[in-house]
Amino acid sequence: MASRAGRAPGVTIGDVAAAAQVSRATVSRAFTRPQLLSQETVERVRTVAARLGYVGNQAARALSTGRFGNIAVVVPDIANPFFPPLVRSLQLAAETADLAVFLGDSDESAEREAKLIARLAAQVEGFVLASPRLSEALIRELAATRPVVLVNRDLDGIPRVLIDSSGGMTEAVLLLKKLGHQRLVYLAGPRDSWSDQQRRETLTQTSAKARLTVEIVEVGRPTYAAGRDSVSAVVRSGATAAIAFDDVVSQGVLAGLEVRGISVPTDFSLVGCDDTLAALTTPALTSVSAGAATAGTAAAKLLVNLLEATEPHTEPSAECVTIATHLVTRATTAAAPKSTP
Amino acid sequence: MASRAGRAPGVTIGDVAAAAQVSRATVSRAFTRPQLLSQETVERVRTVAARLGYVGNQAARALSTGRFGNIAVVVPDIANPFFPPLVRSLQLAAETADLAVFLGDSDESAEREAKLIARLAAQVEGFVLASPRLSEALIRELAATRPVVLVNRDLDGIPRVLIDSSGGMTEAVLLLKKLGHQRLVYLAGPRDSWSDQQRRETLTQTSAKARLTVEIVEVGRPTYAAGRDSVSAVVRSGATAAIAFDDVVSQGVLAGLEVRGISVPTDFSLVGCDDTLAALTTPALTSVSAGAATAGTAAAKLLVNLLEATEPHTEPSAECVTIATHLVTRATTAAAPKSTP
DNA sequence: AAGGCTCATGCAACCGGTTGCACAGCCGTG
DNA sequence: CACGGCTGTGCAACCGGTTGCATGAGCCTT
Repeated sequence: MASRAGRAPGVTIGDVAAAAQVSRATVSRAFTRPQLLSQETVERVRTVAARLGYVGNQAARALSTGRFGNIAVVVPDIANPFFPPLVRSLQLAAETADLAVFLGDSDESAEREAKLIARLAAQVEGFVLASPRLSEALIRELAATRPVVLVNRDLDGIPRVLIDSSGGMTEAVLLLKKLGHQRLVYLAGPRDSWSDQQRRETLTQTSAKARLTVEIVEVGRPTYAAGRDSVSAVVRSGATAAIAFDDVVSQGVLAGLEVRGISVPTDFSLVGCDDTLAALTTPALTSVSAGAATAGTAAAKLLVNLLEATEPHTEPSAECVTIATHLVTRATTAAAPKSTP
Repeated sequence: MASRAGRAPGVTIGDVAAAAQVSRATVSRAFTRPQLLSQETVERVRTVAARLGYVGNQAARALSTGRFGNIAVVVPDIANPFFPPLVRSLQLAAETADLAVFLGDSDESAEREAKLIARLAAQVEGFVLASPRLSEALIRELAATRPVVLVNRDLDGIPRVLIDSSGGMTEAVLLLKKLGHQRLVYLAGPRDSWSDQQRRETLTQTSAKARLTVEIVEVGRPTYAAGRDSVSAVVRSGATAAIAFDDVVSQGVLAGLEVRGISVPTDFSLVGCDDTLAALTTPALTSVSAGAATAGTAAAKLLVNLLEATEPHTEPSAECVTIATHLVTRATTAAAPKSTP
């Protein structure tokens, strides 16, 4: 039972070669280019390899091929319910392409994001940056080096998946208008967030067209607590309805309103975004759908295509996948209260 | 501007060596063992390296040292709100130890879990398996190969972090008893889950002691839909209170109860587990706290220690960190309704 | 029967770091 | 002045795969 020096768990290609009585090259080819070998040899080698429990050393492979078989997905906050479904579907899709997935959580910080990327760059073939907080320049720099797919960030020339909230957002404004609301509040998310910028813009433009006034309250980091704390500003604004950056903020707002005895939707209407928790609240939250899972799958596909196309024809293909949204009306929106004198 | 063949983005150790007029070995040592070199050389090499933008090739390094600087965390379902905080804190802790984190989502399948692990094993130094669905034998086999830390799985001899629900669970039973409930239902989660087994057991034992009857309703995969669909069984049981495997199931149950016009907590009391969404529901859910984030940090620390100790003294140190829980009483628990004849 | 072709396989170099060992230069000591 | 020790650096092998090229066997063709 005495074994080789050390206790390296690794069966190497050399071990397999010896056992199968072929050269190391043949073992390698049995896995990477079986067409080059005789049917019989391939089978024999594979059988022996399986018996010995051979698993190729990824590092060695990466060293000679330059390919790692890894990708990275970077998110600002995995604890934000928007991201888990995205990451999940991404990972499952990557799995079918035999890619392993690094996860980076930047904690909403551009700086940490940059560090993470630098750390991972050395061992991934491509990145999926979800809602990156990074500067455009840095993203472009990275994209010049290796395949990058963005989610919810709109940079021309870089493949991206955009969840276009404008559709659902517009519906929301129109609904509120129809319900008689005249003054809205937008509870804005992180400034670095493309989604926030898009929502902000759509909202102000649509409101202007609909002749509604909209005040913007900065919430900053989109958390439950931040949403709850923003309620005082909401109340001060005199608005009768609010649209929040996302559902997490909405939850906080719901809680804050309840504390103040403001009942939803009788006294106040609220619309969320992303539809991540929407059905789970009470009252059930009216929200703009998002389809994060779809985005994850799309991003993975985009990246896989990019990786595969990296050799054949050097066409960068800056594809842009857009995912449409719509308003899901539930129980937090109702007619505006009679105006108080 | 003509450059080297290909367009390898990589500045290699050779490039730095040439530019600094030293050997490759010296460059290597300037980073890994600066004590061996003269102060001056170290500085010169580092300066040159920085100027060239040298970043060590992780694969090559891994190949010669056998260290990858990567760990993997495997979860059954990242979309389950219990896991994101755990993964998040784990990743942040790993970052400080300069470890990159692979994420694997096994989709609640032991088989997929095994595949993921096999795929990742080749490039990680250690694993954190959160709520693994894998068989004990396979886990032990893996643990024999490399450092493994378990979360919510209790295997003797393997370092693990356990969120001990029994404390909170017992409190829950006692509270319900005090409120006059006599028949309980436990909405059980995945059978492969240690957490479920622990909760199941604690619950039956404590209930027996408290002279309460408890019926078990299998929910299977802990999802909102599954929780909602289990309500018919709950109603059929004739119980006046339920304890659910986790908060997600509880949410579903709340929804299902509402549909049937059963009001909580007047007609029925409900207790969740993990306290992941607890404050966010209406009525706010009474739940057993969990501290997933704490568990994530603890697991990371355990693994880091293990990795560092792997050489010095070969003491396996099968440490077991237990995180206590308690009941957080909110608004879904109240006195049992008058018994109907 | 000889030349040419194809197919299957081996040889050896290479990817980019790390590290044991050798060696050169310098110092201090006896 | 000779010698041992210490310090700083280079040489070259090695980690475990991959791959261009060479080789040899077998078969077909003319």
